[in-house]
Amino acid sequence: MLNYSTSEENYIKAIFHLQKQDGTVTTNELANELKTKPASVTDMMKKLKAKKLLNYQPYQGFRLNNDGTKVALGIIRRHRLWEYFLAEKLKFTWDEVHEVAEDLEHVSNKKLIDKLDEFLGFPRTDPHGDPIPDANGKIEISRKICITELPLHTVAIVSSVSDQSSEILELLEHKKITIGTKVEVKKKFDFDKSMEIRIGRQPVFTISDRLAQNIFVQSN
Amino acid sequence: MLNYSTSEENYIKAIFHLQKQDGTVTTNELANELKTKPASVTDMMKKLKAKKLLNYQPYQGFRLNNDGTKVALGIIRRHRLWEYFLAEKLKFTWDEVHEVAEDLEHVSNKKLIDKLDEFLGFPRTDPHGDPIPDANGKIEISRKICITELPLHTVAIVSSVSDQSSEILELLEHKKITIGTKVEVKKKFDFDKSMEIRIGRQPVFTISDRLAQNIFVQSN
DNA sequence: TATTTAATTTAGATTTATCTAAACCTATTT
DNA sequence: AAATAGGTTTAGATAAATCTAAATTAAATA
Repeated sequence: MLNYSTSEENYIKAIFHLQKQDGTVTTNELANELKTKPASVTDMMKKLKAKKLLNYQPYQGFRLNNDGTKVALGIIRRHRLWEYFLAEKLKFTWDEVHEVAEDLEHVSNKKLIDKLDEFLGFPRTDPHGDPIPDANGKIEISRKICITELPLHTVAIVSSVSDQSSEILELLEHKKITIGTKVEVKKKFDFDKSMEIRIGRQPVFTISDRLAQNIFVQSN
Repeated sequence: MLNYSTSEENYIKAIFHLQKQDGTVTTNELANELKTKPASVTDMMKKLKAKKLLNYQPYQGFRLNNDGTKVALGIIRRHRLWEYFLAEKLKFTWDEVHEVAEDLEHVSNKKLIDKLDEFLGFPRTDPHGDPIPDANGKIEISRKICITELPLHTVAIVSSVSDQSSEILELLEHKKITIGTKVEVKKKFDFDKSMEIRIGRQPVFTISDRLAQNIFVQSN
């Protein structure tokens, strides 16, 4: 497996996250995501195309090919394993792990990562509930849906939270909404889109639409 | 604390290791150590001087000042903590840790390193027996001497090994010479400078001068 | 279909870290 | 003191990653 620069890796990872399913990614989307300028994106797309990691025709957007996807999954594997390590072993809080993992993920020594994986007991998800690709790049396709889409009276498992600010963390901790706990929607109010939910064995309580938008569950 | 590029950090670390005690470091020494060219060294020295990390007058060699030394100790702290982590937790062998730590050491998040230190139980030396600076940059001055300098019949502790090749590792493992074990020199032969030593509770045996040159002990 | 707008690409410049080759110092030797 | 040999620095180039500003293209609108 070849090595890629930190910058190339950041582009590859961002494309992976943006392209989702069938769509292609545009120059502006990517520039926005990476806080850089469209011209810089075009330059890098030429480079990654030359390295045969993506499909790209000028003005037509781009999309990782098989090789590019493999590289992306390697980066994501490293990122999520480090996140797990930071939260589980070093006792970082949930909202702190992402930033540190952004740096650690670029240390790309296969043996290091595979041994880390083993040391951690081959965790299947990171602290935000996102699946960790295995050593071969296989990743579980998560059946995650937003809790706003969960039908009434259907039990599901809280699996991740999209926002990663410390503000949301504070609120989730206070309400004891943690990844892995069971949840059921008891009632939805059309007026403000708030909902009443039951988490674990707690009594039913209300959450705002704003919060609900950020909670994802595994319906199985 | 400011941040420095990977390249700057490598120069700072190399100067720290080369300058030892009173001496200054020369352009060629550093170029050789870093496998780069003298011209590149001069460029970087100007840069580090501008950043007030070292004393440097053209043609007169250079030496880290107080601030530069602090930066160097921070890098060495990170390096050695990661080495300890790799050996102790991920079960890397002795000769493998250095290379991986060379990459990890450049992730400079103070909280990460301090939490790693705590997780590891505040180890005082890395797997090669070299002391780990604490969070304030304090480092134990080790009374390490080469085993060739140890007087006869004086018990000391094997504290480090300078060569880090897998060849020496193989030999040391075979002879059961590990860091932390007691050692005593029983006899020295002038002819080939070989010596008879006792390690731990093993019977006395002979080691070559070549090997002895690489074994360091703490005489206390 | 021609025009306009917005997105995208190109051209040319900048910064960092590196290099080679030439110029320049320092110190030793004659 | 002059010559010379080595080490060191300068000058000028290159590659990677970025930027601004200008040119270009695609798509939407009139």
